[in-house]
Amino acid sequence: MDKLSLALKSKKLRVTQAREEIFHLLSEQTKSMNAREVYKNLAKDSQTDLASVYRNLTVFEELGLIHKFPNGGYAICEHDHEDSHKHHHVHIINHCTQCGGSEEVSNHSDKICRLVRELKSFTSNLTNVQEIVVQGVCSHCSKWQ
Amino acid sequence: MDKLSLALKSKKLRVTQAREEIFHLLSEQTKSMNAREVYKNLAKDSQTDLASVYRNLTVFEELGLIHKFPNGGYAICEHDHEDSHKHHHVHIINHCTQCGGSEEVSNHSDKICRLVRELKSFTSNLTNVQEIVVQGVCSHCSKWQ
DNA sequence: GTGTATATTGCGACATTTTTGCAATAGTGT
DNA sequence: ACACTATTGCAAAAATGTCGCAATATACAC
Repeated sequence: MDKLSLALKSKKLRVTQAREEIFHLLSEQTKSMNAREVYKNLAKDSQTDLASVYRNLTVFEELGLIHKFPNGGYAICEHDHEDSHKHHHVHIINHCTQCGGSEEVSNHSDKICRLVRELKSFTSNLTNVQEIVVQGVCSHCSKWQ
Repeated sequence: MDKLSLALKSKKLRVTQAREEIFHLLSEQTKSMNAREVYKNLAKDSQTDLASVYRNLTVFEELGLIHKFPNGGYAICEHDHEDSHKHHHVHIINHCTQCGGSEEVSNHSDKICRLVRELKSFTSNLTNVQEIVVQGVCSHCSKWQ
């Protein structure tokens, strides 16, 4: 039995097609997605409604299966690898100084871990690093420079 | 002349009542506020419209007077963003997950330099790191944990 | 001060995003 | 296969954010 089904059944919630679609979609992402992005990326023939996407993202979050970021994005929680470092799913968001857009910097988890340790060394109370926002030039704009 | 007036005049923008109200309100906050919160906390007899709050928060952000957080909150930037020294002054801002307040992490420039190099190693186009926003627990809240 | 140019405003209308009520549907355990 | 009810799609409503425009307020020159 997969992680989703286990978590749902443990709370007497049902394993539905909408939930499997949404969770599976999130599972194959490297970036976080907000509700609308999830909805738009469902299979063309999916019957799942946007309202159900919102409701189920909330359910998944309450189950601890996904994390909601301050910018409204959601991503699968991958606590499996390292229990001691359960907050290493850090998102690095680059706000482009050229076009004003923002994109997520691909998460090289080993490097991210080192970065977070570095950050934490600056202050004792920085306990939960979730998101790092930097300003640079996005990949699209850099192609035209 | 105060910081707001200076910044506005340097860009040939006008010092208006709405701008002074909004900036003054933000100045006395320890927490970040979003546009709606700013609007609701203006003086009861203020004529300032919500649309003007949105517009002026954007203006302030473009002037580098305030910072916009990924969750839509705004807070005064405590330290100057002098154009000539941008690359030397990286600000690390900690957005508290407990109280919503924000504080600047003290800048240990040698550590910051290492951190920026680390960040840049993630992507070739992250050329201009100005500000790093993280989420943690602020120094005030951590005293009561 | 007075006058002029125009950036800014409040207002209403519109667009977008998120939530909710409800009857129909689809999982679940027996 | 049945009954129970959590869940869904849909539509409507709330909440949030944006825009156009005529009226106004600000800055500046004289």
